[in-house]
Amino acid sequence: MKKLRLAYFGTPDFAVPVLDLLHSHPQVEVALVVSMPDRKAGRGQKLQKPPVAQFAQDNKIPLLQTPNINKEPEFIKSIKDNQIDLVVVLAFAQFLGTPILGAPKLGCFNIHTSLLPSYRGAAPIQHALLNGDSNTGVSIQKMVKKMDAGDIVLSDEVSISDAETLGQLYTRLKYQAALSANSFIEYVLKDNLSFKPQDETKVTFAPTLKREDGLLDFSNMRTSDIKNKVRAFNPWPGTYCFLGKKRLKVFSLENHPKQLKAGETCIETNELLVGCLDSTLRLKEVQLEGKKRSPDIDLINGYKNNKNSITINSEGVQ
RNA sequence: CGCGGGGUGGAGCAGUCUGGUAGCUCGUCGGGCUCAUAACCCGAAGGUCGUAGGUUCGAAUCCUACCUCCGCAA
Repeated sequence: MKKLRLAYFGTPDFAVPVLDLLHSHPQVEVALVVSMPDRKAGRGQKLQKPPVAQFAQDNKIPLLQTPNINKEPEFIKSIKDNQIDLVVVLAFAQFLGTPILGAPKLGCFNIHTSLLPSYRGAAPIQHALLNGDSNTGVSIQKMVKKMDAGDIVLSDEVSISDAETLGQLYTRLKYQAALSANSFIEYVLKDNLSFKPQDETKVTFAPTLKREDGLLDFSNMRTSDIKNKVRAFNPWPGTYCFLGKKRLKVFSLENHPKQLKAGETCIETNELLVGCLDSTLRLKEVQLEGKKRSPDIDLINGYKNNKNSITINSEGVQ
């Protein structure tokens, strides 16, 4: 039986398990991998290769790294010439134009981490958590020019637990994506794909989150919103407020019965409490700029007799 | 060579500018008080002040190099 020839477009670690599965699938040949260019990253600005590109290199799969796939006409032509059956896209971070969408025989398919038509866009997992949803999923859609708007060929649901953080859900979906991709390949091999149009009346969007979006404004937010934000931003990009002028990252919270005004800070029995719009939260695990991540009691201990100077705010002022 | 902040008893910090053998909060251990306690009181143990070298009569403190942790930025 002839192998399915496909090209894989992806960039971060999230996209590696699916590539791994496809690469080791007996009836699939990953003929090409496309990824973003190496870029300077991390403290010290060292050049780093995207995980997907690294995988391709390690497994000797032909690799193209480009900042804009649409400006690679020769590559698009080679997809046709090399008789690529389909293109699979996951977390590629680039928009695909019409020429490339029509290049492979069966089309381009995108693995998206939400139950489409909900949360089209770059940050579906984060937004599901931000909204306190109890479930999400993995969808595979046949790509069209409009972002994440193609017909759905597969949709697997995943539940979200109450306290689950982005990091935990991200990891679960990373492997669910590989399972879903496996099902998808079975359908393709049996020529048994069904295409279900998206209900345009139910579309919602999940725009990219910026680092500044992680700001916790206790004076103007409800405890449930704060808690959802903290788990949606943990571990990246992280939520923060300020202790005086210094940035204070917040990793976990819990409700506290004490009554405080919105935005008011209080140290009580070695707990760091902050009032929100509707009730009070304890900042259970925090990290002060330049310091290690620690429980609130450790932060308080460091201020010894000067506990009154611990004032949380959202603007970086004294 | 992207910018910046740290490394001091088990934990978190002060002391560094203006060198003179180390202090605070918490924890641990012992004792006391209490019906009782995560509360309170008394006492104790525990530190080559990240590493190496230099300056000095004398370095946690000044100088140099290195290791290491972290915030910003991408």
